[in-house]
Amino acid sequence: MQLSQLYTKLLDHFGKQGWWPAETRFEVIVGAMLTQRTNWRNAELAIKNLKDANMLSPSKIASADINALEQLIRPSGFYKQKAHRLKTISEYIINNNGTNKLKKRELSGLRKELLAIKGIGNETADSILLYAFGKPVFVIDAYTQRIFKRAGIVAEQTSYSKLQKFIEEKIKKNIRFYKDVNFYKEFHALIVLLGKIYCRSNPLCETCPVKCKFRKSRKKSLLFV
DNA sequence: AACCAGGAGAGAG
DNA sequence: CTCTCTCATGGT
Repeated sequence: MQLSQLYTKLLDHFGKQGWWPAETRFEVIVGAMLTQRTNWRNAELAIKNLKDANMLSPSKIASADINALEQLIRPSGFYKQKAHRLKTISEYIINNNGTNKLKKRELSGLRKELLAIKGIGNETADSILLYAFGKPVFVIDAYTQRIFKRAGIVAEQTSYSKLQKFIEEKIKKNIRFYKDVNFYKEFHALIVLLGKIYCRSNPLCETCPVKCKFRKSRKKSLLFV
């Protein structure tokens, strides 16, 4: 299956997602951090607590009492590390004169700086770049790896950066609107949606709208294929 | 490279 | 109610 076919199929089936309805860039960044190794529902609970406590700004978090911050974000799990990481990121944003200034920065330099922050790995960095700063990057996650492999877009799973490079090259060659950030946003959102609904168990896999070549697989669990 | 860092929710009993 | 399973990334 071609990359563009997959996108078309997903878009036809699910429609536009309009992902990450956050009120501010900072909220997107906080969400990206808090959803690490936790489902979005729990991350949302933590964000709501921060909002209700009027704490959802870099300066508030940077100056917050660490124990209070921990309690607010507790629903997202790993709250001690995450509280510390939120402070680190908030300080980084403050030192760089805010998220609007950061948005103006060039992609690869900004990406390197984000990755240098403890608590930001590839996926979180790219989620922030795409959804908070509107940079055209293709976010890779576990669903992406799995779906692309099953759809035959890639042969085997590789490292994050190799797969990303491969996909981004393909996009530039084959997708007409590759400069449109919304394409990257929508594609990733659609992949996650598909993964959540259809790629978790065998019965569901068989009813998947993307009729990939592993559709009729008889394995007990396809979760880690 | 294998392992560890919680908490929430759902399902079984 | 308690036990067990699922969810899902980054640092070491």
